[in-house]
Amino acid sequence: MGDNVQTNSAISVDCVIFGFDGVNIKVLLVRRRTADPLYHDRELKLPGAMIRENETLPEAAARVLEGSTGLKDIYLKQTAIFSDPKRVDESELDWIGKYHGIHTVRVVTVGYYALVKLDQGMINYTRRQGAVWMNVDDIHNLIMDHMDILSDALTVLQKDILWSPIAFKLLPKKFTVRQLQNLLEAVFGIEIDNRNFRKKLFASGILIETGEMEKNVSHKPARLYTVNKNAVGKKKPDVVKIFTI
Amino acid sequence: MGDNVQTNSAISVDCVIFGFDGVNIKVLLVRRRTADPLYHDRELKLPGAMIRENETLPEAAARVLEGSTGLKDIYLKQTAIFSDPKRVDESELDWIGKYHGIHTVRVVTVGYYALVKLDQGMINYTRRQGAVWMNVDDIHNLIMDHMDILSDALTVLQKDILWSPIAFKLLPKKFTVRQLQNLLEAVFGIEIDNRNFRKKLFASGILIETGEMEKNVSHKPARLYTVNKNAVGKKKPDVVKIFTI
DNA sequence: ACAAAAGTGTTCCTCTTACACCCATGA
DNA sequence: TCATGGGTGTAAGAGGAACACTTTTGT
Repeated sequence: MGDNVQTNSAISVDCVIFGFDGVNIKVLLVRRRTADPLYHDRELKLPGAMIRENETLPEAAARVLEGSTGLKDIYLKQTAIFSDPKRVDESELDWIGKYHGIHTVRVVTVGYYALVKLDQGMINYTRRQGAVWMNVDDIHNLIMDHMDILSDALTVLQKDILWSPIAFKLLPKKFTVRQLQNLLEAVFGIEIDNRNFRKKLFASGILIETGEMEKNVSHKPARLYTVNKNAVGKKKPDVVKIFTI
Repeated sequence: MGDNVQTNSAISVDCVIFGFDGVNIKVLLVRRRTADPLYHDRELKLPGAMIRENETLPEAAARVLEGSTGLKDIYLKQTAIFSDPKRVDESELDWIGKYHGIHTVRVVTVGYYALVKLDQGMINYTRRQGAVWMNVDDIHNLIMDHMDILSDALTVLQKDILWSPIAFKLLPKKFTVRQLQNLLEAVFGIEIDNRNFRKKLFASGILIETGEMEKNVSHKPARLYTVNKNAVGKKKPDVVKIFTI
């Protein structure tokens, strides 16, 4: 023992930032930046960063998130670690060496996912950063193993979303039942019976009527609701199902 | 960017190896070994190791598992990463420096859990290694943050065990319905109605009768079953519930 | 004979599912 | 007035929960 031990791993975090536009699940992607503008341009990736000294991984992920979206105190969940010694190939290490100024034979990355409210302010902010919100179904090519990190995050989101009240983090503060239904349909790629969904949803006590209605829609306006955080808190999170679909 | 980046993290894996003795869930613990026998003796920890160059994390975890139990090809699942820069304090780093011969300001560890069949051969093997199987409920003090790693692994096991057929990895090849029930009761700390449990279990088609019976028990001998791997494989794992309790 | 665990059915009730029409609004 | 999505109830079936006695073995 004591031999052969790896001590110069670099550790990074990569964030899968999910948003919901009312119909589709979107993911925030950035283009790889480089010191040499002729080198490796145009390639899409997940926002990420190397961890700093005296920084925990959640802190690093929060830093990435704030850099991409301007938001603090956002829900962030670790998904998995990607540790294949070959996950970053020679040319990638070369890029990392040039861009980050560090030399390492290996980069281990930790995946996180975040859920953000995709309002107009957010879209404007991220556009100014040069980042893009893409439909999750339309993303096919990302650098390195970022597709794996994305797929993994989506799988974890599917597991989580029925068991803790995180769905509401993707919706505006006041939302309609249909928005929530569309969200779950998008996450799982299924259709949900609207009448049965409403029945179970209202029975669960998780929604509070605001008394307000949608405005400027060319159909019967829907009621707006907020989350009843008490209803959720009293049941043990992650043990009791929040939604039944 | 490029500043302040941590490049000399050491990465380790720590394995929570679960076994089941028919009544209780057990975890394999080892004592901290040290170059200086007067220094830091007697302290219990999870089996773990630093990762080596050109080794993935799952490979490192498999190596730890083989070292502790002699087993290869065992189910291993990543739980979480523990990255607090302070998780390993000065005296711990000192010990790591002495024992592993490496110097680092930080050790990030990745938790894994494994499920093994706790037969007499296994107990003998681990005893020869100086390792101990403790009831999970009786474990209160482990070094560093190993209690956190253990708690986390148990939580993940609870989430997994109803949704994929991993429970059978803790049981002998041929087992009784009661053993399976005891296992689930132990994992969740609940009581299960035996008649209802049998009804659902047999309806699921997951068990195959071997035609054999228990022997040398001072009561009506129970039938022995094996797993019907086909019944499981056809449903999507992790999407369909394996057990309902 | 006795102790100890195996094995077995029924009833009640809750939850899930399938399904179709009228309503309120903006254009 | 038309197009669009909002909002509502019922009936049939499946699945979950509660519950007690007989059987088989070793001692």
